Amino acid sequence: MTISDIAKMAGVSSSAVSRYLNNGYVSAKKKEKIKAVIDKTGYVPSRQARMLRTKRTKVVGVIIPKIDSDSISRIVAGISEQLLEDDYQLLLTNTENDYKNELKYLKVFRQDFVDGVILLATAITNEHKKLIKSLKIPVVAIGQKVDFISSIYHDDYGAAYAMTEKVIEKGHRDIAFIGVPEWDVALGINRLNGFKDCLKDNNVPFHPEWNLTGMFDMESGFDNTKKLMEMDKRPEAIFCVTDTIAMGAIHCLNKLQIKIPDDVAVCGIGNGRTATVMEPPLTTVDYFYKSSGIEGAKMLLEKIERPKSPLMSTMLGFELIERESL
Amino acid sequence: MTISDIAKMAGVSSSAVSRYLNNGYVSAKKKEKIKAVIDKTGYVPSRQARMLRTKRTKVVGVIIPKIDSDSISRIVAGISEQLLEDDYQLLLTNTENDYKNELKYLKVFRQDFVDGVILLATAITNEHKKLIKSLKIPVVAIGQKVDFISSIYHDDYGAAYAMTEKVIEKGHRDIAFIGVPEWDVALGINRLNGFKDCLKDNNVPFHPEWNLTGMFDMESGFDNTKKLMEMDKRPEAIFCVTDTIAMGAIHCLNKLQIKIPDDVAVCGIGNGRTATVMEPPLTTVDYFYKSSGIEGAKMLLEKIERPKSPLMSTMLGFELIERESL
DNA sequence: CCACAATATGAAATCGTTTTCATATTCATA
DNA sequence: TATGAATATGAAAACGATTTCATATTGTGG
Repeated sequence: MTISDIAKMAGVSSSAVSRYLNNGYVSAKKKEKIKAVIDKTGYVPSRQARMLRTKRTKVVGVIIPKIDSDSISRIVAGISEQLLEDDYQLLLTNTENDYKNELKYLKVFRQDFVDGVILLATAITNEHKKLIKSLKIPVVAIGQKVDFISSIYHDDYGAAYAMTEKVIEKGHRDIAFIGVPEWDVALGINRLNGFKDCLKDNNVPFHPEWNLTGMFDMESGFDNTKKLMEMDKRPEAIFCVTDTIAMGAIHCLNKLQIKIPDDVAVCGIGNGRTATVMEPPLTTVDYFYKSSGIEGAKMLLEKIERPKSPLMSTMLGFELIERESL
Repeated sequence: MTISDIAKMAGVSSSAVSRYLNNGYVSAKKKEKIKAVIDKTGYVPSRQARMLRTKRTKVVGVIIPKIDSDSISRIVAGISEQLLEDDYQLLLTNTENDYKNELKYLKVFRQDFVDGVILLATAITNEHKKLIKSLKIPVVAIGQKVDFISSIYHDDYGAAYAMTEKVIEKGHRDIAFIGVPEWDVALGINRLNGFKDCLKDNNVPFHPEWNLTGMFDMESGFDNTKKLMEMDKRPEAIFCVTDTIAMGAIHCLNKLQIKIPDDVAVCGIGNGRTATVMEPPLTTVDYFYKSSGIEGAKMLLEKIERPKSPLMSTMLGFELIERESL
């Protein structure tokens, strides 16, 4: 079934059918005829032919480092929801945390296969920058503030600051920090700075020997907590830069029979779905991940529809969620 | 940059360039020339034009009920990994647990936009069947055994049976079951049957009043456990049909200060990532979700390459993981 | 009722590939 | 060295839509 088959059956030209499909000038009489034929045949225009001609695919590429992560899957859920609404489709590419794959997919997208790209990157290198600038399609970043493209990100500094304030408020002064490498600016630098600045503003000493760094997984939380607990002087509270790390930390403390929060308090950031069922439930901050996905998608779609629309960055707020681990 | 630009620059016909790109007959001399021009210009053939001509997109559609779920995101991770390897791309559609969206996406895919579909459905209705049969592209199901298409699924019956055996082995005879509705055949029927049959084979009574049903979330685990604990006679063990439910159950018992596993034992199925950090760590069965994603993708790709290849169903095994909740 | 804009129409060009077709050249084998 | 198969080549058709172009018809305000 092609457009000209339909045209023939309806006794009109294929231009007329095309115009019918795209709301162009068609007389009421013809509209009716065409509609009848299409209804009868169940004709659906070929997407590829349309793509070739219009240069638009109605597909958005999404590059993520890892699908099986709580925060990322929630962001993707948000993106997906918004795209569904606007009749776009979601092409997912998973870099498996491999930085090279990120560049690879950006290159794939350089070919005109998607109308825009959403990048959930942990680090934006110069290579990224060059590549992105070479794309003819809009790119939006989620989770990191990027200066040369529109982005939507979380108030990492503010959240860490607020959480630290809460820790201090609870009476703790010996506070350890389990973080991640600096190449992840949002988590590795901004959150750490929020923590440090808050300590300083409250005249609470910062202990470099309690400032540990690891990967993004539960093991890091477990291992680093163990390290902390083996030290001559133990901290009274552990600030974990993510919930995943905090979950590892809590598990470790439980195993060592150290009471939470009485002996050692723990907090995280991100409000992972399972944070509530930890023993004790984890005090953390909620980041509205799904919303950031929705907003990111909206931002991109706007950029696709109106390429001239200005670059912008939106920072999403957060909400401190007090449970029992602090 | 089009293929004929390249052809002109290399002093050959566009057919030659096309053949070069598709490993057709091209003399060594021309190959060299063409390669030089392509390298210099960075030419990449238009995907849409190629699609239009070849009727193949190198894209696989994946329909999932929900992205932010542990098991599903792991399956998707597996699919993604395999597709990456074979140079296919992944078009993700999220039905948000809405059955109508599932049908809607199948219809979208009926248009020739993807080369194949992987369906992670919880229930296959007659409507599904009809729609799937009307597709001209192969469909593979993951997670449920489906008789009219290739599928890859887990040994739900066997896993539940084995786990129940383990529960009995631990000396429990009063065993409750928190399940899900029957429209999910794998979880709602097969696992329940494995449980029941094992009880029968071991002469352990089945208590209908302890057989509760809820949704797939932690709340169901929490609420139903609470219900069980408020009964006149409490069970000694709770068999949760998923880890998510088990996590809710453990949380509830902890809150009620009921000792696990001494007062009440708990087990789940699925080996969710966070099962290990529960207090106590959850005894469960591992399902190799990622592998099922990989195998499912392989199955589909095979079907795409060789449409005549036979229908087949693969059942993946499981591994019982003993931790401390049982 | 004239002029000019808005609406309506189909033929043909176009998007950028792959594939078919017709033909030419090379290669191996009898 | 004759012959058929394998290799090589470019012109042109094909894929299935949208868009341009040229032209016809209708509507509207003065």
